[in-house]
Amino acid sequence: MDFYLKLLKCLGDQTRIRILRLLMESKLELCVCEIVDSLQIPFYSISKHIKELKNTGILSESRNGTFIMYSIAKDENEFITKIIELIKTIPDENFSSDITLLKKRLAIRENGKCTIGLIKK
Amino acid sequence: MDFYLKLLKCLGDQTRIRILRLLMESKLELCVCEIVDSLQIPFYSISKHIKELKNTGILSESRNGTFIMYSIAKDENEFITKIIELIKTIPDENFSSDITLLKKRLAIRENGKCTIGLIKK
DNA sequence: AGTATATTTGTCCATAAGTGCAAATATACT
DNA sequence: AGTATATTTGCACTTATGGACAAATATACT
Repeated sequence: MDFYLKLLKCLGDQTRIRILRLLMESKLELCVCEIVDSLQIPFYSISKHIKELKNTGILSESRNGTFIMYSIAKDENEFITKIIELIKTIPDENFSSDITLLKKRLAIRENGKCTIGLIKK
Repeated sequence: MDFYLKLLKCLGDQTRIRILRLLMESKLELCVCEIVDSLQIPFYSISKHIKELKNTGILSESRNGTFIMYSIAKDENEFITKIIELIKTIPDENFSSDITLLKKRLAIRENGKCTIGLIKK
């Protein structure tokens, strides 16, 4: 039950849902600073939430220099697949600001890669 | 986002998952004492968890004398439907004891109705 | 080696959430 | 009205969780 419960507990936080949904919508690997700028939440907070998500197996990680890129794990099991489906049914309007900021942020990429950290303020 | 988040938070507790799964498996309305005897968890604790579940709209309630019967709400919306699907994918083995005790407890019903309170101890 | 940047982690604090017990409520029955 | 039973609720206690800040780590570059 541990695996299932840890995952379900992870879903009970708005920031983590926003992170998951952002990764789902973008369909790209995103680095922490891109997520921070999209969600407008402190980097250390994003980092900790990502850590928890990662611990459940729902996220994949890869490194690009100092940038660590996260995405939804592709080798999902059935439970994780259904969680993704579940999160998809939350209406877009709850994430429209996040998506807008993500698009702005992604426009800064060079050759499809993140090359700059936080642009906030 | 409130509706979705409240529901997701509700899923992050083992007792609540067990209650939901028990109601899903039984396909019957169950009274609190039947749930208590199946899960072997104090009645006041079950009652409080049911209250939270009820607050999200995932449970229906009806009264039969002093017994209050709970079931999964049938007029589910898409989100709730997907939650049910999600919980179904958790392997049976995690709930086998609950189901066994429920069957024993349901055998005591008379004319399909609960007529006795807690039989524990 | 030293600096810069992206990210993680440790600690402290406030608040949320679950548990246990006792008391309160609601209904039925005599 | 008084009793019995099923369920809820209020309160005190403990533990889990998220937020803020500082410090630590990891990588790249010169």
